[in-house]
Amino acid sequence: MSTVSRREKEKQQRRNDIIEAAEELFDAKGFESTTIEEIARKTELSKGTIYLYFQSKDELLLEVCAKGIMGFRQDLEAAANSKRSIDNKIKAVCAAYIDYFIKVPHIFRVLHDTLTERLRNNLSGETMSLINWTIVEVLKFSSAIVQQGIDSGKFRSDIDPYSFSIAVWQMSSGLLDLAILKDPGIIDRDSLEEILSKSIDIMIDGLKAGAPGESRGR
Amino acid sequence: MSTVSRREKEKQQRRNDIIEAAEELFDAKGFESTTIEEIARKTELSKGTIYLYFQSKDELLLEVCAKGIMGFRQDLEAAANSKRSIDNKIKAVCAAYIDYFIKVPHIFRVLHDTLTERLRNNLSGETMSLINWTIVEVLKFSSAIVQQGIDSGKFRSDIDPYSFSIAVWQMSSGLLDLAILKDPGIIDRDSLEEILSKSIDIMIDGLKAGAPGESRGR
Amino acid sequence: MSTVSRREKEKQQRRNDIIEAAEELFDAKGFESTTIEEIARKTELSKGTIYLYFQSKDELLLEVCAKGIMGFRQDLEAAANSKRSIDNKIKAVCAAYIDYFIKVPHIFRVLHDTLTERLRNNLSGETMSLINWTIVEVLKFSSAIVQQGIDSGKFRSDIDPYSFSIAVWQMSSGLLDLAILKDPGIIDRDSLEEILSKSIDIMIDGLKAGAPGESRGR
Amino acid sequence: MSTVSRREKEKQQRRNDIIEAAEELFDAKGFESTTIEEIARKTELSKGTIYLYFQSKDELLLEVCAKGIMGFRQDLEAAANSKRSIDNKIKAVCAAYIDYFIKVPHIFRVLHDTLTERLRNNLSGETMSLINWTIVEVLKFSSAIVQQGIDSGKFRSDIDPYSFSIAVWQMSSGLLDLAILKDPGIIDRDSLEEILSKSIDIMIDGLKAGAPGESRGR
DNA sequence: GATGAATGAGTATTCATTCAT
DNA sequence: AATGAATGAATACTCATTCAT
Repeated sequence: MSTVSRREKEKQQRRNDIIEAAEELFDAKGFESTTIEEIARKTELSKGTIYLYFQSKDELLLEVCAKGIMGFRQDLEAAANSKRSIDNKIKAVCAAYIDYFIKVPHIFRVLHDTLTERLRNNLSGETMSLINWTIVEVLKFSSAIVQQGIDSGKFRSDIDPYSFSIAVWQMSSGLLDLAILKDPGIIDRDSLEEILSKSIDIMIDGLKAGAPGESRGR
Repeated sequence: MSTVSRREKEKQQRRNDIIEAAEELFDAKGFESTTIEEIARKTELSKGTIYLYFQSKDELLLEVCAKGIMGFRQDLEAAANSKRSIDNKIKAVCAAYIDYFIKVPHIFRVLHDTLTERLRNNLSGETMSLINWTIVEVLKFSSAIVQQGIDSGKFRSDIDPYSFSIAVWQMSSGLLDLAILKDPGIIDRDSLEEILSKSIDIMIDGLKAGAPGESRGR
Repeated sequence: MSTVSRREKEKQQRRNDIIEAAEELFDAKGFESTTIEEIARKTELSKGTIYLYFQSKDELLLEVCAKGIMGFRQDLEAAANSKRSIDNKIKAVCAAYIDYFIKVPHIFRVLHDTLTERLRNNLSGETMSLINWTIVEVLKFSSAIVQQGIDSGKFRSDIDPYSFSIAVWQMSSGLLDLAILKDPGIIDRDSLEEILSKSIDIMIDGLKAGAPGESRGR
Repeated sequence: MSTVSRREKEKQQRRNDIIEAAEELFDAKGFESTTIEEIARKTELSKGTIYLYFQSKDELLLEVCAKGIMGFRQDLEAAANSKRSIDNKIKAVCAAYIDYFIKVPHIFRVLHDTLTERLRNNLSGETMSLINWTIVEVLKFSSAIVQQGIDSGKFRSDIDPYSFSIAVWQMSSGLLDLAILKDPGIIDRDSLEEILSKSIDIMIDGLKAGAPGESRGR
């Protein structure tokens, strides 16, 4: 049994190695421009072996995306569940999002590419479902927080929390996108956090403006 | 002369046909996955003829991008120069951006793809320069408007107008991106404008919060 | 009639222009690598017009070769007919050959290429016949001179004049070939004439060695 | 190990098959007019497989040339090193040259083509370097022999051995060239050796004429 | 006669995928 | 399980030739 399980582990390990190699290459060169040959070389396996673990190049992309999304949700929940003021919760969620992907820009870019319609054609609906489902989960999370703010009277009530979450998400993603360009011509990685945090501040202030419970002069 | 000018016109027409076909295909399938053969078939021309009008597939992409950018800047300037309150100017600029690209989602996506790093590698700097230059121009425009707001005391002064513009731009682009997915799973095209306009409202309110000229109790 | 003849002349002129352009391009880039487009550009005519004067690219090569051979025969006969010693006649013929082609290396190379089997496949038998016929004529010429030398007892009689002529011809061509390489790595154009003349001397001396009428010690 | 070595051998075999097929086709149709498709068909492999063994069509030509040159040098050295009179050494070297290439006319023609300027443009310097280097080596060899003749007083001293070698080389090549035309219009393969040997005789006699050690009245 | 736009067969090269060992 | 040799369909691009104007 020990033998079997070692084998099993090795297999898992190899699977992971391949996914990681693919991750980096898809990011660096794009999905289309990455060849199986390159993935094989990077993992020091043969081309044939790749096909022992994955049925096709497309399936590899699916796995890369899936893996990228998994870990991310945990960070997000942790940030949202920490006991803080609502303001801070929102900021924490954004920060978690940014922090996660700034560490693995590859994954961010691959996911972003995948979400983009162009790739959708090449992919099984399975991948898309997984990605979409996760996105929606995250948005529900954020919406709930905003709703709390509204319920408590801290935030104005004339907004749709879900829509607001989408807007913040897109702003964050967009800024992240710019920051992780290899040759950042527009904003650099360092100013990203500042711009983002400032922007979130502004949006939160905007949320408070006109709130029923807004305390004068504050 | 009539003959010459007719020919010239037909040539221009053909050129445009090719660009339009490329536009749609690049959008639908991505640049890499689009073949010259497909462009030829779509225009009912032969492969060779495409090369009579464009030197390479890359040049074709350049033209698609260039064309996409041209008209857009005019709309933007018009929106910014219209006499309105600062709030409305900002909203008008965003609306112009959205309105333009919602009409030509292909172009938006191609431009977005092109800006994306992966493609940057494959492209002559020319394309990138044109796109970058336009982006920076637009951002300067928007920054100037925000600066006016700060100078007049309407907006808080602890923000960087350029950074703020970037944030708004990314938010808008992101929302646009979602809205023009062929199979929009997250937001639909109709609610886009509402979400965006609401979000801009919130941001503007946020900008005003804490502004020196803010009348207490507002 | 004047009009007709002018037209006729212009036509001839154009024909010649095309041949000359082709000549230079076939030489510079080889037959295969030269495009009709390039010939058209060089003559400032359109591609279609080239086909008004020549049925195909192959026919153009035929004409280039034919023209190259024409003028050459005259020089050769003149050299052979001049009244000189037999030694000098042989030298004069070689010199005429070299002088002619050193002036028009293009033609030499095109002819050489054409004689070479590889191109023969592409050509109508007509071209080959013309070229072969001229070569044989020239060789007969030279042979006759050598024969005179044998008959007069100046040259040894154990040789075949025709074969000898071929050998001298090939030696000359080979040296010429080396000398007109654009980037001559083996011999330069200046030393060509010296090497050749020295070699001819040696061969003539060899011809005399053992000749019946050889005067001792001379 | 047996398996590995068999595989290795098969690979070498395949490599050789491809080179041989290329050799014959390059000879029959010229480099430019030969397609990879044809080489594949002739070897009963697929186009893709050709590229498994050679990076490009150019590299294939390089190998064809390289292979052609290798064996040849050995024959040449053997001929030159055999103990014989100087006259016979010179004859032996020429004969070795002729004998080698008469067996592999393909290679001779491919090498000749490659040396030809037109091709020089398309090729990596590597091929040219190898060919040039070998040519120069061979010429040095021959020159040394002639020099021995001069030093020993058998040959006249007013000649440059290197130049003389070039002349003999070109004569030999030229004759060879004619002899191996598929449809030899000028000399046939059988008479080649006679013509060449006679010509060399004449040249050697010419070399002796006027030599210091020439016994009068000989 | 002259043009040049249009054609489409042809070329080198790449790469996902298969399969015998 | 792992390999890597073989495949062949696909792709960007070229060019001799035709033909409507």
